[in-house]
Formats: sequence, C-alpha cells, structure tokens
Amino acid sequence: MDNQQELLDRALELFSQRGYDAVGVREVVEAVGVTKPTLYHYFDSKRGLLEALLKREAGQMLSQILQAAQYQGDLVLTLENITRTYFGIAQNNTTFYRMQLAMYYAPLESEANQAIRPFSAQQHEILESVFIQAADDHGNLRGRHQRYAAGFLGGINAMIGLYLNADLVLTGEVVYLTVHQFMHGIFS
Amino acid sequence: MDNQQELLDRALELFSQRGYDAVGVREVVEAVGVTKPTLYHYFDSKRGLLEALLKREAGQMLSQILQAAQYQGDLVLTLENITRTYFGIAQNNTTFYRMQLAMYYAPLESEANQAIRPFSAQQHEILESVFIQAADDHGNLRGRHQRYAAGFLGGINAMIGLYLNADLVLTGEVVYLTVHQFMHGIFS
DNA sequence: GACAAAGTATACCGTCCGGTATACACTGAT
DNA sequence: ATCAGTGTATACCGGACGGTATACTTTGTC
Repeated sequence: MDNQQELLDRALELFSQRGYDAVGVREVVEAVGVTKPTLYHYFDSKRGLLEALLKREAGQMLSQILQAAQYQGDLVLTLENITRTYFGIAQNNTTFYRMQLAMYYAPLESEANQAIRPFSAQQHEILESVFIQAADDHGNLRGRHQRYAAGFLGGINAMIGLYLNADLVLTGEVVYLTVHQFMHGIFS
Repeated sequence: MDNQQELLDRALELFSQRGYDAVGVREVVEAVGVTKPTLYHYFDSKRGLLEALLKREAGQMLSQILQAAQYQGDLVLTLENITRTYFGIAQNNTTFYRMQLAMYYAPLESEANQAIRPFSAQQHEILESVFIQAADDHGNLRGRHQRYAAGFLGGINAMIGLYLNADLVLTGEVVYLTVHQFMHGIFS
C-alpha cells in the first residue's frame, strides 16, 4: 500500500544482502512492483534512497543507544546497558546492522561510507562521552576515552560478528562476559 | 613493464579506494595504459583479477601472521608478536589492509566477501590455535578460544581503525596497551 | 628463418546502469 | 465541475558495464 515505505524496506533488504553498489534501482522497484519514476518521485536519486533509509533506521538505533548510554555513576552498569542495547538491535534488526557495518568499513570514497559517516560519528561520540564522564570517577580513564570507546565497540562488534555468523547466541551471559572482559581482561 | 603485476597494483589501489563493485575493468586497464584483452589474457574475469590479487597480498599477510603466532609457552609474548605483526601490515600495506577489512564486512552474497572468506577463515584459525594451545597452560581459556580469537582481533582492528582514520599512531606502546587491555582490562 | 606461443590492440557484443520527459489517473478542496 | 497536487506508468536517454572475436606483433625455440 505505502510504496514509499515498501521501497525503503526492499532497499534495506537488498542493500544488506548484496551491497549498495551491486543493487540497481531497477531491482528495487521490481521487487516492490512499481516503476522507476515512483522511486524517483519519493527519493531524488539512488543516493537519496540510501539516505532516507539511513535516516529511518539509524535514527531509531541512535536514540536507543543514547538512552542506554546515560552514565549515572556506575560504569559497569552503563556498559552493560549499552552492550545489551547493541545486541538487541543486532538481533531485532539484523538486516540493518549488517548493512551499517558493511557501510562503515566500505572505502572512504564510496557513497556507502560517505552516507554512513555522520551516523557513525554520532555513535562514537555517545560512547566517548560515557568514558569522559566516567573519568570523573575513575581518573585513570582520562585522555583515553577515544581508544576505550573504539575498543569497547570493537569488542561488542566482535561478539555480534560471531552472532551474525551463527557461531554465538547473544545471551545475557555474553553481555556480562563482554563487559567483564573489557573491564578486567580474560583471566578473571 | 610487467603488465600483469601493474594490473594487480592498480586494481589493489582502485578497489581499496572506491570498492570492488564501483570500479570497472575499463578503469583498471586505462590506469595501467593497456586494453581489456590484456587484462582478460592474464585473468579470466574481473573476479579472477580480484582473486589473483588476494592470492598475492593475502598470501604474504598470512605467512607473516602465521610466523608471529607460534606459541611457545608465553601467551603475552605471542599476542604481542601478533599485534605487532598486524600493526606492521596495516602500516606497510595500508591499501591492502583497508580493502581486506572492507571485503570482510561486505555482504555475504557479494563477490568481494565470497572471495575473502577463505583468507579470513585461515586468519581466524591461526588465532584460535594460539588460544587452544595456550589452554594447556591456562585452563580457564578452554572452550572459549573462538570468542577470544574474535575479541582479540576485534581489539587489534579497533586500534588499526583509529590509525586508518589518522586518530592514532601505532607505536610499540599501543602494542603493549592492546595486549595488556585484552589480558587485564582497562583498569590495570 | 620457420614456427608456435604469448601478448596486445581494434572494434565490437548485448545488457544493465542511473536518470528523465511526458502523459495520465486519482484525490481532496474549492 | 474544476482545478491543483500527488502518484504512477510508458518509453526513452546516453553511457558504462563485463566480456570477446579477430588479427597483428613480439618473443623464444628448433
């Protein structure tokens, strides 16, 4: 019924499965059962389609992460909330999570990477702010927030990577382990 | 002089900069100054070009990692050697490292991902074998080798990610910090 | 110096690419 | 009933795509 939303849905599916560059607009419109002018009516270009898609999906993802990342004096708790949220997104919106990861690692000059960059930047900003705030309570974090944010997200995505390969189930225990490993290393 | 190698060189550069799908064979041959039949003489297809490229670059990368991953009773030392090797590759062959990362995260059904898969599998195998061997000396590692291998590589790539964004210089200290954080967490 | 093999170029194949000019149908407001 | 705006389809654009049939030129071998 709603061609605009259906176009976004199919585009998400196809881009995630085969990649933005490899999927033509023709394929998207045929999957929905409309024609190209319909797509170009709602989105001015293929790039516009991608950006509308990101706005819809990434917006929701960011708001969830932002909410989970409210630091209130307990770093472990906050990191667990963040991890749980990421795992939840990866499980409930696997398709988008895959696409977003692929776009993040896509070449700098590719449209895909350029489109995802603002979103990634916001994501990192949120995580860094947690470590910056926590540095008030844990002095030895100071000045390392960037490395920690990157490392923490790296750890989360390592687990999500295993999940996406069907090598791991993202249980509450894995949330605990991911955060615990980040805080205390592998031996404790 | 050697058109075959020059084609591989330019293809590496272009694929890394803009992505496999976004670069046409026409562009590759023009960058070298030859014509398409020359490319198709050496490599049967665009995919063949990519695979020859991987064989050349990934082969060398794997042999370096394999050498660094010889576990001889000292897990920290081995992990530091591995980390140093990864950092070295990322620095000396930035172009390939970028491309390889992008291909790893590319959609499962994309040619790029399918081509890189065997290489990635070998990489993970090598890392897992380190943790499997180390479990003889550290019982509490047992059965977790897959998660640890993924997490460790995730940590390495988080640092390399910062390096690729010019946000971090990969010094010997970062090698130490990366391994130390993996072993003991962020507070020690 | 004949000959096979390897390497390269010209010119072309059909297909798909992103994008659009135009026209028509539907809807709601006047 | 009319008219504007929205939505959709037909049919097309120039150009780029991956790939190749053919022929020529170079090279090394006997």
